[in-house]
Amino acid sequence: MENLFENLISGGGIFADKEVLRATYIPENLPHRKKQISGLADILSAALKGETPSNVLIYGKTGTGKTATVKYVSNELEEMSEKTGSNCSLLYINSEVFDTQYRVFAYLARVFNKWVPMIGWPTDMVYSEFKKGIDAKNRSVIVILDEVDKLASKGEEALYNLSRINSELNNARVSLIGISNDLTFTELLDPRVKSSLGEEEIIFPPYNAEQLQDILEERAGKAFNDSTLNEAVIPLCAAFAAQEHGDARRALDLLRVSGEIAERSKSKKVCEEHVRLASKNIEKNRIAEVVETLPLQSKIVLNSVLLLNREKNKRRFSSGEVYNMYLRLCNHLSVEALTQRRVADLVSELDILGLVNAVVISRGRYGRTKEIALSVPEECVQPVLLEDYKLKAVSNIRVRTQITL
DNA sequence: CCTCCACCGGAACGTGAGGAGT
DNA sequence: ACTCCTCACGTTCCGGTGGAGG
Repeated sequence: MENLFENLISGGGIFADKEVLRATYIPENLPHRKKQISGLADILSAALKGETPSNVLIYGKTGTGKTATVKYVSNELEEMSEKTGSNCSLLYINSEVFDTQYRVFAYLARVFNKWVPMIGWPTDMVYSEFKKGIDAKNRSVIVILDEVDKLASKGEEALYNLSRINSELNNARVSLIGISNDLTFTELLDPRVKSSLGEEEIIFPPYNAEQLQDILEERAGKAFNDSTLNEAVIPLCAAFAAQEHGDARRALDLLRVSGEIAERSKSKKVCEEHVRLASKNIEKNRIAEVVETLPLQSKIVLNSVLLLNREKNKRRFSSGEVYNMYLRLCNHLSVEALTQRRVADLVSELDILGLVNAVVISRGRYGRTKEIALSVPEECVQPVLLEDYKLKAVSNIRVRTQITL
């Protein structure tokens, strides 16, 4: 009896190693990041000489290679540190996970063999445990704070304490690398933290289409089997992603999904049409995800626009119309309705998310209003909205109103 | 040119959840 | 374990407004 998965793993033969296309993969060659790599290495090399490296702030939008670059440089540094015997280690902390002062220090203390419960202790006690732990030996520690902007709001204290910790240590040396994709986040910071954290700054600009092409080619060589890629595929992926702010992660996703689609359709090669399909697919998923994570009230507002869209034979609606429909939906759902003022704000949020399009216009005698229209295909939104058990009940509303109209 | 519609959008305030401080 | 503080979410109140119709 043939194994169920036999066909599935042998089938296609387009990919040699799909993992290479994942964002978590760290390539040994990062095209177009020579300057940033050597800049960072230059700063961190102080640690190998037993000095304290400057703190570094790294800026760049998503998919510009920040994390990959930092991880690459850390690996190299640790390797060198082992060779030369300088006691130098790097700690990677994702600030989205460890998002309060307590969590950061509790985690750090644990790394240095100090047992601390994840909740319950006073924060300063955890902090001093961490200090004791780290100061036990003569060493350099470089703490990498990925997505520091997340810490800036809830855990600014953590940043402040970390940045001045060196003055309280006798043996160990600590430096910080902050990675942020928000270019303006230092403006929210305490000036003392700002100046200390940003001793050095490295900027990661978005990639343009040519650079994305190089990156894709670099990885495609390993990820795909020979001659399974149509010539136009990589340039097309690069072009699509370049339109979307030069995000390399997007470009890699697009290439991977294109390959998967080609494989599933039993094609021997990845062609342009697969890329186009993949692009649509990814976009649809993106919208679905955004809609899914919307709070209930926003979903109801969005659903109101959706319902108006099919009942009337026009595409744009005044705030009044949307609000009335919204009230009816709330009534059917036994959900407490928000005020018109609040709904106006929700509409603006949906506008920013790109789900609806809202423009203020004046209709003279007939008042001044926002014209609201759905700006994504109905079929992307509707199935996701109906997944909400509460909104399921609303699908009946349509039938009823259609009869009465 | 003036009016007045139907809403816009700023400001001040209330409230509950949850982290920080003690 | 307790209170204090902050922040997101909502509400109330209200001054402001572009332009069709008189």
